[in-house]
Amino acid sequence: MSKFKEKVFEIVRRVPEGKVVSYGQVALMAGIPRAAIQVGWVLHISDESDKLPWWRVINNAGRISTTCLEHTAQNQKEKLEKEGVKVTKNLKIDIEKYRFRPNPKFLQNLSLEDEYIFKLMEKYGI
DNA sequence: GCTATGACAAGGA
DNA sequence: CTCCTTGCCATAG
Repeated sequence: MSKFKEKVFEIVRRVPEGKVVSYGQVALMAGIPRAAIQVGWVLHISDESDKLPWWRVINNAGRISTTCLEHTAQNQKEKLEKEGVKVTKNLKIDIEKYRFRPNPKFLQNLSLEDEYIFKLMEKYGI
């Protein structure tokens, strides 16, 4: 398994209940700032959907964007609402309200370079 | 190593 | 706000 996948798993696995992250945010925390679409790919091919809270990952526009037949958008909506995250009928979410902002220690465990930590602070106010 | 493929992002219309 | 286009980059073939 590639480093990239491992990082994505590590990060998504630690997103707490009732919180969400964007694909781009996960990509940045994985050390590859513009690989947001690959994050979606990792979640898509993952067969560990029971261990991985994939439904807490949405796009930066605050929208559910899965097209996966086994993990539908409606399915994701239900899981999120069960955790207290409000999702409109148009599958939109107030992402800034629920966004997961990891503490410095979390980022240290990922051995993330300062450059990326700075970008996270700049973009998401971590 | 090259091309096609996306559960994306950002900016323009 | 909603589409559309362009840029991105890890994988699959």
